[in-house]
Amino acid sequence: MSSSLTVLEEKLDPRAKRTRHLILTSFQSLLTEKGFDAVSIQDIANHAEINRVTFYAHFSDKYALLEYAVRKAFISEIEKRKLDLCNYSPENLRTMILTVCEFLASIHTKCAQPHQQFEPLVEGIIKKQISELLAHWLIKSKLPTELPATVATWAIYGLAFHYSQLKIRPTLEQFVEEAFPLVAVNLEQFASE
Amino acid sequence: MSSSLTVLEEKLDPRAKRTRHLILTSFQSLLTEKGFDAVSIQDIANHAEINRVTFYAHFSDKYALLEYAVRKAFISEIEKRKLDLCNYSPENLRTMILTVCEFLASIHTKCAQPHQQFEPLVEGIIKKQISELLAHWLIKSKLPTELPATVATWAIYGLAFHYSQLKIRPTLEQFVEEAFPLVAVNLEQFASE
DNA sequence: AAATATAAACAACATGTGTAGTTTACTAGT
DNA sequence: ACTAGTAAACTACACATGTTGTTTATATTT
Repeated sequence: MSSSLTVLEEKLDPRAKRTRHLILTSFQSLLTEKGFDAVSIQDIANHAEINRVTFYAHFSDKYALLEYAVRKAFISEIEKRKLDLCNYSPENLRTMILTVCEFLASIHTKCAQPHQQFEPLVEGIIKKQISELLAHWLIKSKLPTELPATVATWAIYGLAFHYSQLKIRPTLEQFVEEAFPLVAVNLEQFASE
Repeated sequence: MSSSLTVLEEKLDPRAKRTRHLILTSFQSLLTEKGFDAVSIQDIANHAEINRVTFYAHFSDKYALLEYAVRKAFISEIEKRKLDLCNYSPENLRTMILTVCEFLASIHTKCAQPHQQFEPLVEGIIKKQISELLAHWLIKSKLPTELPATVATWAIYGLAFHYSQLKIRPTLEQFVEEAFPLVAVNLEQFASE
């Protein structure tokens, strides 16, 4: 968890950096405007003012671009709160739940038309990050962590997703207050280590 | 939950029934052989010995077919164990966890190459069924059920998915013994109603 | 500044998906 | 048995995706 920069960003020629940035910002703009499903590679290329084929020098497909964009954004949120530099505690768990809720609510707002294949992909990306973070938090534990961490990962994501889909939302703080015990219950043993 | 037959299957002309059946069995066969991503609509049509365009009279796309196939199979498993005809109890919860584990393990075995876009779709389909079943089980409860049911849905699916991905698997019974308390802990209050 | 390396543009092409209209074959009703 | 309705085959087409090879433009090295 020490370095969030990917291979994608190391020692890049300035042209490639520029192009990648154009692709990313165009994608984000079109996502907001049209929704994931309606955005084509040609749309992205037009908006970024690059040749369509150039897209494939950077990303294998639209899904790879989504993964990159979402991961980058989420890791940024994790790092902003220093969640990657701490251990398990109820307070850190609460912050993580809150972060995921905020993130998903923001995605829900920003994406014009949630589509069948968009949300599951976002889920996969975020759950992987949550899972790695929990594994990191619990690394020193002498107790078996695998199943509790698995359940916690899915529960956190499930709750946050539920929150993001609510038509009438309670305040985030209120929601997290109710959600927290449902997750924390399976992680209690790790708080007293 | 009383009727699992969909609109798709009511008052169908025999030709359409035949064609649908051909599509479904061809799909299942190709899924096993090539994996979801590698199967094209033309492949399915060839295997089923129908015209490719005819496919679209029945399913909007490959994903719609997957949803139909997986839902049908899963509902069949639920009905086999009469899980749709009971209420919440720890024993029924245990059976549900076991059923989902078995189902996902079988999918994992049957599908030649799990692909990025396949598993998330399966997940969406199965979670929806779990969620509806839990809602049905807890319908008479006077306590708030929404968040505990949400967490339980995701936890059940998460555990079953985890089990299906294990390279070295414990026995299913053993796994369910360990998994059960992690799910049941949030549903205890409903068992004593 | 010139030479070399590399990213991006360009052109051409193959493949799969999805739509629309017409004709043929099968089913249901009389 | 005949008629009307409907499912499937057929044809043609548009569109998006992804690959390949060549040329042009930009960045780095000498």
